[in-house]
Amino acid sequence: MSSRPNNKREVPMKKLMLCADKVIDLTRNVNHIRTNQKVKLQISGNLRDSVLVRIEPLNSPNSAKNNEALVKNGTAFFSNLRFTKSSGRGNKIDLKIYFDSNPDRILVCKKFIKITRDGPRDRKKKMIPDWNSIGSAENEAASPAVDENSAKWPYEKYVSDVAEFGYYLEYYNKVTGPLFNEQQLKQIVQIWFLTIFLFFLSPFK
DNA sequence: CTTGTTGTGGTTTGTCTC
DNA sequence: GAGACAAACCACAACAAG
Repeated sequence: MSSRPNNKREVPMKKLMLCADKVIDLTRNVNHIRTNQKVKLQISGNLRDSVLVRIEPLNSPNSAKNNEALVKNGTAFFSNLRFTKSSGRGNKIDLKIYFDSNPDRILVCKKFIKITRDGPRDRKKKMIPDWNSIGSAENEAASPAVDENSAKWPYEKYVSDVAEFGYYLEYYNKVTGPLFNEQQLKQIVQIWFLTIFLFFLSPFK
């Protein structure tokens, strides 16, 4: 068994925003965790202080721990949320959010996160060695080990940032009125798609 | 020392391609 | 249907914190 790094892998905080009766996930790039792994979750929006917020997976109730929080300064913060059941191969859980207010409110966040026993893992090394590369420093330099996650990261983060910008734009358009006219919005969308298309052609993807 | 968390190898299962 | 590959589960070792 190889030695293990000291730095623990902490899941980035999940952020949900309530917009009317919709739940907007601002952190869709955080989409896979291990069962019983600690997750921080922040739910913000038009919430009254001191309201109790309880969350649980829609399909497997009672499989969440530390799943209650009080609203403070308009935000409910779950600092040690854990899910004990996996969501199944390729599936994500739907999150039910229960507000203990008067009247009670229940909202659902679709496809909140994927939960497996292992969580996200690097691809396994092949058991059959590549004899051409053994003991060859030249080969190692020519084809350095690529961390799949870090290679994928810039694109996923970019898409996530664009999505986040879109959500905020929609929110502010509702709250403060349109920030852009139709022609300007069309131009923005065209630039998004052009940039993503160019990214696919670039050597960085 | 005990308990909880995290990383990893072995194995099984699902999906895709031919 | 067979084979390849990815994604998942299981078990266990290594580490950190109390």
